[in-house]
Amino acid sequence: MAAAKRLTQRDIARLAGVSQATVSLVLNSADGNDGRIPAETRNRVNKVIRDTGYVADPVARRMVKGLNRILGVFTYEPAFPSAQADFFTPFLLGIEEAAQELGYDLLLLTGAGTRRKIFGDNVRLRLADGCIILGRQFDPAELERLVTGDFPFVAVGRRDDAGGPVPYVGGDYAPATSALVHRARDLGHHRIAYVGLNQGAESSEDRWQGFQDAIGGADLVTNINAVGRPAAEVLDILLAADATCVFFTELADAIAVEALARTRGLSIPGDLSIVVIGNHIRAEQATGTRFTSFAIPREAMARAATQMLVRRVEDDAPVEQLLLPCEPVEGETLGPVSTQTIRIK
Amino acid sequence: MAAAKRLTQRDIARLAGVSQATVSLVLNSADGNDGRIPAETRNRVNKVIRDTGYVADPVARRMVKGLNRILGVFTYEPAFPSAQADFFTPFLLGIEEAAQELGYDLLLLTGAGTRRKIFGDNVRLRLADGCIILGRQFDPAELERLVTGDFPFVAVGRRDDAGGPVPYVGGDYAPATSALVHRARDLGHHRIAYVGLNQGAESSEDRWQGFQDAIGGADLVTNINAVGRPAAEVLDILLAADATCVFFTELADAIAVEALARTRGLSIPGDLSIVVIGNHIRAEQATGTRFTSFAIPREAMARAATQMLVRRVEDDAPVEQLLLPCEPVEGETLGPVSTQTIRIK
DNA sequence: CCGATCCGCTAATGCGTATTAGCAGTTATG
DNA sequence: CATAACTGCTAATACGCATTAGCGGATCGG
Repeated sequence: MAAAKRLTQRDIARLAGVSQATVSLVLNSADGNDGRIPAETRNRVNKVIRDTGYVADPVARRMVKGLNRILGVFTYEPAFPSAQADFFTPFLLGIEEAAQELGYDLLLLTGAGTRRKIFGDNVRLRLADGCIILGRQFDPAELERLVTGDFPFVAVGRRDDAGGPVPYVGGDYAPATSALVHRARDLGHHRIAYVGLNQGAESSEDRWQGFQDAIGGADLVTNINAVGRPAAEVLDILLAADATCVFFTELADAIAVEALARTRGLSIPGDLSIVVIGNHIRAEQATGTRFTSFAIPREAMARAATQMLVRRVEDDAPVEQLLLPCEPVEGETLGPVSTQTIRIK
Repeated sequence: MAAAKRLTQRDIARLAGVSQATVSLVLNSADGNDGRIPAETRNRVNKVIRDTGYVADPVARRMVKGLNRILGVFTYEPAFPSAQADFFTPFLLGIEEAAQELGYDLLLLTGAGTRRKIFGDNVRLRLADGCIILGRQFDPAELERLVTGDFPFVAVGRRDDAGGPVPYVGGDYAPATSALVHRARDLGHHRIAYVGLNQGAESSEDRWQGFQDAIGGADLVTNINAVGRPAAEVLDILLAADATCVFFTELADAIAVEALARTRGLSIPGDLSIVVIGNHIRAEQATGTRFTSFAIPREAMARAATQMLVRRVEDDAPVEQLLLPCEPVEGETLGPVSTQTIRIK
């Protein structure tokens, strides 16, 4: 089993009694279109190929052709480790589906060690014809380099310009958030709180923007600009502010606060309405509570991004930017303001 | 943006006033080990490289080196689609972790259309240095071709010989199953049922083998050699056979039967003990019941398989076959035989 | 019967890199 | 002072394939 040397076209040629060029021609002229190679020879060569199980080395092929039918997938955070699994899985699902339909394979870039950078010493990325970039936070410098470079890529998630427009497919968070705010106001909520970052990642800014667009300034009673804070702290602040409805950007925060609120005897949404701005589908299943929210079409985003990337790779299509609508999720945590709510501070 | 021609070493060489070979030497001689290139020249070349942002084309690199630091991952079933996601995710997680540690990227083969075959017209697989094969069912012919071929691969899950020993990393289901049977017998169970396939895939056979090894022939009261049968049918058969304990190979079947049994007023494990032979970790979280079972170390299997594959790729290591132990999971569905059980048929 | 055309195939070349042999100039060695 | 050894670099080559130019023979047209 000592690494039997790989078969090459030269080997096939020798076995079939022809030249390497002929083998290549047989392989590449779609079944008699040229007519240059007569059926007899073609069959002889094909037989040898079948018998030996020869396949052309895609690397050498790529050397001369330029394309590989491989799409790179770069994630700033490791793709699978459990903490992130739920976040990335739907994206990968969509990418895989679309790639399969389009006849592409996927090159998953694992990132060298801890520091995940696209431009490292080993830019193995270039083996792919183009790449999809996933991740909440992008290194702006790298993004700019990508934008100004000639390597086709598409980001999943909206991105601000970085030395030029960034091709992306994102979720349209702002109007989806606005819709939820309107819904809350229609239900009588006038003391609304916001818990989550409102700057940094584009996705955070979009949510915040949509929130601001829809809410009257007087209605925002408190704004906890953080994620992952202890539920007790958050809940205390909300109660102190007399909020009747709270918007969370992070599902995890919402879950924690909701659980705590219930143990304290508050009813949801009777005493406090909760809205989550964007959901993880999986998480919904795990917890008992179905939060009022909007659905982020992760799979569709990934599919669209993949298709967009292929357009860029194959047709050198211009930069596109696409935001997919996020459908509202009814849920059971947003209700009308209770008029007889009595709170004991 | 009309595909600006890529920089090559020749371009760098011209800019730095040296030859292409010198550029390559600067890039590949680990920082002055050779001493052949003086610092002055080295710096000049490096400056040009930095200024231009040049990176070596990995394809050309691979042409000459032979290795790619890419591992293929072939799944007979599509890897991500939701039905399979829970099955494949832990494997992918482990593979990704190990690959990252070892400095390899992952090539996910999407398989052409519905028929997933390793040897198709387009065996882009060869781009990888080796590959990992996932899936419950293998095409024996393809497996044999892999075994007799020269392309390094490792299967996840034990495989019978196919024209030679198959390198694999599997879960050691037989002894783990035996242990559970012994545990059931120690608790007084002498009327045990088995629900699940006992042939076909190796994993099924191993479970069945372990079951048979540990059980006295007289104790197996019924054997439903099927999966996915309606819970009512299965439960009726179990009750008719007076089983006090039932082993399921499929968690889904166990869940269905357990739920039905409870609605019929049976207590688990009071009236009927349930054992699941091998668990999906995720599924455990989703359902309320924690089944007595053993843990399949999917992630560890995938890691080990990846490491084994790299050994084969880099050191041309001989075929190894490795079975990882499956730790028992206590759960709450296996209890002592109730002596006062009264059953009304 | 000779030039033109076509057929079936092959030699040669290039893709971008790594690597080896080796050249010219300099320094050390006997 | 001649030879050897070393230094700093370059020309040449190979990797496996796709592609082009073109060669020898056969067929055709006139």
